[in-house]
Amino acid sequence: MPELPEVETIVREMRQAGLLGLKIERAIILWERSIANLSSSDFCQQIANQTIHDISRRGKFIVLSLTNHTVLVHLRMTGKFLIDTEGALPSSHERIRLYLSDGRILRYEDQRKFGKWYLTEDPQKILEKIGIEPLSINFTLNAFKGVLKGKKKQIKPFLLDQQFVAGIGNIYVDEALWMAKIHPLRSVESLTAKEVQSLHKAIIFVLKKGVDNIGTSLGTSRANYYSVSGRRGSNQESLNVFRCDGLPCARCHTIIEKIVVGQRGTHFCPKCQLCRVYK
DNA sequence: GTGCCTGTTACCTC
DNA sequence: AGAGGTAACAGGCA
Repeated sequence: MPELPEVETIVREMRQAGLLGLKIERAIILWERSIANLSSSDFCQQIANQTIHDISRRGKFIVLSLTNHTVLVHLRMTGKFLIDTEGALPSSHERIRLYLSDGRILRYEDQRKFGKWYLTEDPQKILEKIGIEPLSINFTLNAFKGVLKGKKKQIKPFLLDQQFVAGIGNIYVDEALWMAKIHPLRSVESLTAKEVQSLHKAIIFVLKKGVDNIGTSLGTSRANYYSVSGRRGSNQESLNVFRCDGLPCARCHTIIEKIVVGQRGTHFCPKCQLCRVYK
């Protein structure tokens, strides 16, 4: 679930909730391995009494800038944040809880336990490996061409690789490839200049639409909710291919197919995204 | 109950 | 460099 639009929504909601300027009075850890780079006792000791000076996003990382340190949170599959009142009992999948100076708590839940927190004085060491931000002004067509240059991977696994373009996950990659009419198995080097241009535009379009729609909330179980305020996004209502296999393509009415690419479920229109030459 | 699927990524081998 | 497998987990679903 949490790809760029969902993480962006979470960051915005945390700011709107008034977390900036609050002090983290103490932390409790309910699942040790949610902390990637420190022991729980070191984490709790170092985070205590630090003020939250900024909340931002880099790729799929949530960045909490504190007095001396930075917290980087990667939600992976099922991580989520909720704000509650002090005294609320730990919920079943709660892994980390921060007690804030205004009496509220920031609770971090993660059903599948894949999410990771990093508390560090040198966030660049982790963030510098991440590729270009697709919704920044730096993501020009020329910049995208530069990132693609010399690459021979299949386009879908390429776009999912965070070191090239940041923040794209399985949902938005399928949507962008559908919009640009590019088959997911095509190699990067096989793309024509026109296709690269369409893809560049499509990436920006689908991610912006995702942000505007407050993200994509699939399914109905609690594992799917993500928003800090408990709100669901609505982008799932305007997906064109992701989990649309068996349904007619919105453009040409051909039945959408599902295949596996790089071990990921992949949805595409066999007519719009037709290709005979992959390489 | 059984087996397969899932929004992510790190790490391994070929 | 690229491709493919596995692993970390829990739960939904047929």
